[in-house]
Amino acid sequence: MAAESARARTLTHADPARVSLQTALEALADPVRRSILRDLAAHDDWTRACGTFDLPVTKATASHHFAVLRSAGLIEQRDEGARRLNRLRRAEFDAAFPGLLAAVLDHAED
Amino acid sequence: MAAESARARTLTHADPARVSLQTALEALADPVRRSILRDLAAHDDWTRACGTFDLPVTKATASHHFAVLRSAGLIEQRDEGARRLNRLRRAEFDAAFPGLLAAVLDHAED
DNA sequence: CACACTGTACGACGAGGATCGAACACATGG
DNA sequence: CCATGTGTTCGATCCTCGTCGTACAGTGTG
Repeated sequence: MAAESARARTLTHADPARVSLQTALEALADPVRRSILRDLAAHDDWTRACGTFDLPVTKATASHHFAVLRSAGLIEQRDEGARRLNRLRRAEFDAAFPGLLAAVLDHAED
Repeated sequence: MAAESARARTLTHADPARVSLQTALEALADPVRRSILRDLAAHDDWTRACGTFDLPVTKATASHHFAVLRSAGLIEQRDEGARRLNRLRRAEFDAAFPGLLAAVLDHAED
């Protein structure tokens, strides 16, 4: 009987393979979201909770950005107690959009 | 003496090397603009005038999109009589954003 | 010159999205 | 149980951007 927590029900992940290029590019075209992705790329999977990112926005806005990244198939999230841990879906996203993530994350500026 | 035509004065090209990743991604995150780029990629340089593209927008809007692509260092334009010819700046843009253009243009859908 | 054609400039409009504050849900530790 | 910490949701606001119609500027042709 499942017993998914009410919390987890808000966690809808998009399959990167079914994400449109439009959605992917829109998700990547925001500096706050790119900073989240860079941060994730620089750390091990499941080691960064949403609140541990140093972002120039309130937590409400940050929550919005995490949702957008989830909908674009760029990140995966998992609840660990009161915290929500994150993982960059590098391999899956690369399979759907070869070279795109590397082109964005490997860029020096921005 | 120069004698640049008044027409050509409206042609300000951005150097791809000085374009920010933000600007590049914003330019790429529009379906009409991507369709222009795909069209250019499929034809020889300087063979396509602005009016020869089959776009789902009016010419005023199309003109705006060409200006955005120019500002992002993605295309180069040259006046040929009454027409304005276009060229995809593939090499220069690739040097500034390695892999980005390929990732976008080589994608099947969109 | 008059006319057609190509493309830009300008002003206006509407939709979408980034942002915030406040309220809420859940987990955890005293 | 109460307080604290984490994160989401909701409504409101603001502002950018895509879009259009119209007017305009050059070019070329009859």
